[in-house]
Amino acid sequence: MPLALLARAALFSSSMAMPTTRSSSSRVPRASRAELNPGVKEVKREPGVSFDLSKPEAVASVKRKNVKRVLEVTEENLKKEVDIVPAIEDFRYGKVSPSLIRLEKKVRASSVIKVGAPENWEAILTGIKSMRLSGEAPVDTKGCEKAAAVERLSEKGLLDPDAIVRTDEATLANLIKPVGFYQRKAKFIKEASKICLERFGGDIPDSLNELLALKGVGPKMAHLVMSIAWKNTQGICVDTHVHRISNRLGWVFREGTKQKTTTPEQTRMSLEKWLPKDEWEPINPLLVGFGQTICTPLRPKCDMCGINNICPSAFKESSSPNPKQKKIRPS
DNA sequence: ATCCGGGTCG
DNA sequence: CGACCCGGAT
Repeated sequence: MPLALLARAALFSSSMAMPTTRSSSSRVPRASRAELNPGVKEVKREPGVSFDLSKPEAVASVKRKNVKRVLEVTEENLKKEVDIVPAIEDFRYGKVSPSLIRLEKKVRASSVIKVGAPENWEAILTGIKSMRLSGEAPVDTKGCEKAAAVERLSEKGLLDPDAIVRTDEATLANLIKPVGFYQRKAKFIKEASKICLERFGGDIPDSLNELLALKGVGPKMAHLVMSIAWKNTQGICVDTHVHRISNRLGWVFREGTKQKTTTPEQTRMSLEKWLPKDEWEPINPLLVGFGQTICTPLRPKCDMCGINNICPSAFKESSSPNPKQKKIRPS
């Protein structure tokens, strides 16, 4: 099964399409955070505290009331019950449907936070989750199985390594034309399929390093695939949205400085230092959708943003950039 | 009409 | 850091 995912992954590594999981089967048993991150100091918080809803940071806490119930959430309901915000787990791939969202309030273990985390990060996440509930971001509806290129491959039975290696590159390339860089990707997919057949029994490798060894698979896709295909999150999948938004929020810094990060890998490492591991996987679809709709690369819609009161970058770049005077270079 | 962005490789 | 491609924004 995960092979199809790899093909898709390779295909879409630089497009907006994102893989979605079909089954939400069992989860990998998780170790305690202390075990996972030895050396990271932890602080206990008192549960069951109530807060003023008018304050953004309170919203997160109210959400944590340990009420267990199942409800249907519509946009209308949302307005009535500010209280209904899904746990971040519910933003895992495929779990958020566009108009109607089923969610289960869970008893969460978010009473433990790491030292070094930005003060308001939980409130920020909660605010973003609220904005994401409409499910109108492309990432919610244009999952990879709906993408034209994948459908075309699928019709030809080409989501399969044996079939792929027997197909010539030009044919492959033509089929995946809808995606960018299709010629390179056709080549990569063929090469990867061959390796998968020879060394991994026709499946994709299940380790980060083996994935990274495949041409065309970089950190972003490798971490995504480990999370989604193997349900074994090894790191945060940092794409351009996670990178940009993390910096706008002041969540990440270059090692030993308080400067913004300049590469996705810096962002990943910086984020992983404080973001609880439970959130590593869902943070990607959450921020991607947010980045596609509100916190856009240029002219972010800060006036539409529910956390513009606590975002350090709010309205900082909303106005059209001062048309810097064109430098006329003396010839 | 042009330009820019995006993940990865070389 | 350019090349790969094309969609989308300007």
